Amino acid sequence: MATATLTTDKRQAIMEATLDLVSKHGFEGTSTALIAKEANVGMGTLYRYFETKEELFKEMFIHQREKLIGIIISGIVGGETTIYGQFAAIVRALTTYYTNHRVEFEFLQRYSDSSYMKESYLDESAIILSPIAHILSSGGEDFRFKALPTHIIFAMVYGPMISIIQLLHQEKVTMTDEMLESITLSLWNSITEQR
Amino acid sequence: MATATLTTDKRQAIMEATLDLVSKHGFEGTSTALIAKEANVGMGTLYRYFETKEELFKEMFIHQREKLIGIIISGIVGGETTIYGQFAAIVRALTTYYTNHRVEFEFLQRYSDSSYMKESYLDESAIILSPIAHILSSGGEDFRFKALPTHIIFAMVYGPMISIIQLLHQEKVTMTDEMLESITLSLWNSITEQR
DNA sequence: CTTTGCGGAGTGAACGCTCACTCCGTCTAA
DNA sequence: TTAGACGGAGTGAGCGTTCACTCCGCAAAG
Repeated sequence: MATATLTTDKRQAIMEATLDLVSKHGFEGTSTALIAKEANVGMGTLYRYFETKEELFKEMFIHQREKLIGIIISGIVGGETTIYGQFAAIVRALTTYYTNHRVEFEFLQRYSDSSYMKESYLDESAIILSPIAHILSSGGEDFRFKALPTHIIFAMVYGPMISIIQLLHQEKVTMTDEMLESITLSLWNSITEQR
Repeated sequence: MATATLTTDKRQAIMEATLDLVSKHGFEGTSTALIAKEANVGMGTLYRYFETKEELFKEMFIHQREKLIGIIISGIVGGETTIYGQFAAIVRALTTYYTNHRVEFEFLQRYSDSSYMKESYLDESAIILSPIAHILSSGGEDFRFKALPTHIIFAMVYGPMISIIQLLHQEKVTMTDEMLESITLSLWNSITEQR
């Protein structure tokens, strides 16, 4: 029997339960007792792995944000050779991932808009922007990026994506390949101009 | 001495305190005791005007959303004669208003992503969409709207605006007239195509 | 004009409850 | 045997909400 990572198992069980419950009941409705119960773990164990409830949420947030950044980077270093190809790959990957991982998406959104989010240690956009900034600096082929601050360029892609993923979760719309292609092109056109 | 609206004063003081405190400390960090204190009102008075804390938040939300819809409608029925003119007026009005009314903006955002938000009685987009849908249905001049669901069209304008207003609040960027014009045109181009 | 009675807005200490967090006994593996 | 992982009842603080009471302006009575 594999006992090597028993310690990690409990920790992971707690994190999985947290993700699930926060998505369902929000931060307010999720008590530590409930998390412990859902994770089949005692209260004491929870506080063995996480100093406070807030710390647990913070670690979850950082973990989820790293996944997000990983997806963006995968899109960049994937097979695509053109900048637009990489851009489309990122849009597609994020849409697919967060459509199928609603709890992860909702956790990120909830945390970002909650009072837990301290501006000091979490310069969200700066961290996510670093791979993006790399793209923006690379010389284009037959286009150039609009003369707008990097933050704005990012917001003009990330903003609509968040809204659209929320629509998908609410089942207000269903996404087809053609729609996604059309949206991707629209977003691309909104941040670039033809040379 | 004007004593006509004394009753409303207390109610308004409570709502103003709520807006302020929720923006500062979030829903979780805002206790009814704190609200009452900030509004210079007894605990009992709060419960004379609002059935529960949740009800107070809900009324605040509905009130703020009505303001939002009012701004959109003002943009439509304002002096602008072209569809693009109306579109630009709405974008400008919303940006200006929420840049200068951070607490209102943050309250709306927080509430929308919180567990207070019941999908049942608050079909947010449906209500906000009604004035927008009117624009979309009107025949264009030298353009037509992209063949995408109304919800998506809306999300592609509203999404980036939210993100950009957040950037302005965080003082990551400062908005100039030229930037706003450029952004407005970009958003317009992302939802329309030339005929 | 003055006194008395009354309705209801306003109050805040008190209540019951839930919460995050602690502490110590138990169990397990070496 | 023993160290430390683990469980969960216990704890006190803080929460939303209540309710018995005060206070004030006005109207009717004298």
